[in-house]
Amino acid sequence: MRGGSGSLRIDDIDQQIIALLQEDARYSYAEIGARAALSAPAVKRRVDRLRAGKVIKGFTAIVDPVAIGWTTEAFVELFCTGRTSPTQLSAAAKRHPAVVGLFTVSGEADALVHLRAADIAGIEQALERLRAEPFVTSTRSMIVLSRLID
Amino acid sequence: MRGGSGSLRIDDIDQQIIALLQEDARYSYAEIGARAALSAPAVKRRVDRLRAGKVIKGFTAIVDPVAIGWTTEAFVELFCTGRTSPTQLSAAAKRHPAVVGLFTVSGEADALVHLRAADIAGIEQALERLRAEPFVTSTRSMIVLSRLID
DNA sequence: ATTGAAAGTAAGGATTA
DNA sequence: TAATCCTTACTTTCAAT
Repeated sequence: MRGGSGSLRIDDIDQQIIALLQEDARYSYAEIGARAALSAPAVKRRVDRLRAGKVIKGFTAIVDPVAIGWTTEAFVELFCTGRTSPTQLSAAAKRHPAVVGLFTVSGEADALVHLRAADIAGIEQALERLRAEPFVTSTRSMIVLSRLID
Repeated sequence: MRGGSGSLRIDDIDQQIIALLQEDARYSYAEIGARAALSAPAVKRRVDRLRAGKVIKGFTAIVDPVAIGWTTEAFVELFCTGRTSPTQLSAAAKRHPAVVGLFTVSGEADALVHLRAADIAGIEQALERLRAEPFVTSTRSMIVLSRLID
């Protein structure tokens, strides 16, 4: 696991810092320190270490997709030809901007794709392109009617 | 649409600010302003407005789940009794900490649940609890073998 | 002319490094 | 501890009435 995130020792204080940053990534180091009983510089050192160790991959804004025009999503089960590698899958997925999630799975299907688009037409287009991939033998789609939790 | 995010007008500069904050939620207002051709206070005002309008729901750290001990996930298709309301579904889901995503869907299943746990045992336990819900008639599980994109 | 929305400037107090 | 950043109040600009 060289260079990976598994090589880092994470203690309770790290856990606490991570939890706070997940709650609000814009908390100041001083504020985090106040809750974790640490000085601001000490918090920064730990956060830097967690980022360097890829435990924290970054910080992002949680945006309402509907508000910026991405109103439609779907989950698509992918059935693939005999030997389709994960590498092959993710390379294909990265060519399609509508793909926001991709997982290989156990069960009937080989992979599960999470799609997001401006409208049904966008989902349809992405689906057509996915089905055109040489390794895809068939698909089964679930259009998301409402997002209850995410 | 009172109070909702749909009532807010979002122009190109807002889009740019949102994109930058999605890229790194800890960019300073000054840095965002430099790229969006705005002063720092002007950026702050727009961000405050976007947050108040729920377009930006918050800021969070992107954490490697494996690094903090959440190594296993699954997607579970839920088949429910005749009239199961979304409200009922999400109320039930909130009782189960392993549920990280929940969607009502079109297709064979009524809902799709995204589970995350420390190990297979945790997934199994969450699944048992879900199946014990009175409105659940049956389930179909996909264990995630590898997360390629998310 | 006047109002309202939105941007810039400047200053202090807090945070970062 | 020095430099940077956040925040607030005040001023300016511009468009619409």
